[in-house]
Amino acid sequence: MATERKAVGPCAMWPEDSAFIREVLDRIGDKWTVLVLSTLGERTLRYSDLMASIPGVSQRMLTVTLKALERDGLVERRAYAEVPPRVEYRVTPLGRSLQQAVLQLSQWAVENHATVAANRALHERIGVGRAGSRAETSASVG
Amino acid sequence: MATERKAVGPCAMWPEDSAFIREVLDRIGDKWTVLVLSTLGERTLRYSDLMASIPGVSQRMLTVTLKALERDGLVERRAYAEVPPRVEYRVTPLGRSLQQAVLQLSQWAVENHATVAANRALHERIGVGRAGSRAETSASVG
DNA sequence: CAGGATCCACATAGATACTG
DNA sequence: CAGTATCTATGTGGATCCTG
Repeated sequence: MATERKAVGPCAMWPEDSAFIREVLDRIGDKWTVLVLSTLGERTLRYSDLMASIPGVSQRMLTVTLKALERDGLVERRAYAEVPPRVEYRVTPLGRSLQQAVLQLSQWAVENHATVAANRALHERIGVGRAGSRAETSASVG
Repeated sequence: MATERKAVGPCAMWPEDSAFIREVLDRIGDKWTVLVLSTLGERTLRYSDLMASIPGVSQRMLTVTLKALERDGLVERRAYAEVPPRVEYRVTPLGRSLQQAVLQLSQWAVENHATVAANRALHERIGVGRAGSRAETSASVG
């Protein structure tokens, strides 16, 4: 391992934790989980509040997302036996730690989305495969 | 952060950057992007190396993922006009910054996957809806 | 008010076969 | 070797209707 970096092992960043990160991405990679988490923030909101605060979400998707979050202990659901019913949701400490982790990604997004967009535009203009003399490489900004 | 805030606005963590984070999650939330990124690490690998290093990936999925990564300037593709053909891939500086951001999530995954699994098991054992006296709340470890 | 149930549409992924 | 093309399967999300 000392000389050159070949070896073609499974990973360079993590040894075998790839499965864990896949699980997390499967959980938060869906359309609404992060949005619900961020909308909740540190507040306590009702189901109808979330519906109103998250544009485009359907009842089904909000319910599904909340149940998944609750199941994993990321969000706490508190139902009051009143009439009309009242159900409040808030992010648990565990969920808040996830919010923090996601925040890194969010910061990357804010900082680099313009660059990504520029690269995408470049590739559309150039076309993906222009041959050069011997080795062909696509241009990119960044 | 000083007093209290309700207001039920769009977000508590980010004001209107939710769209950016959604875009990033759409990009890396798929099945192979992060795996390719992590497999590449800081190395330069050929297509066949990646195929061999990423268990379960199909040619199509690897190609699709690599083209998307290249398009966004996260991975650089270098093709040599030789016979037999040789194509090498490496993560760009921009891509490496994304790797760093993803690493936060990876660390969260490693640290908390057991807790999440425990919560999940709890909910299966308890069942999701046991009513208490007045307010019903699900148990969770965290 | 806060969901549960059902049906449907679409995007994504996988298998397979073929090619420059 | 390094892809492309095509087809199919499955999961994910959305709309709608119904209920405690």
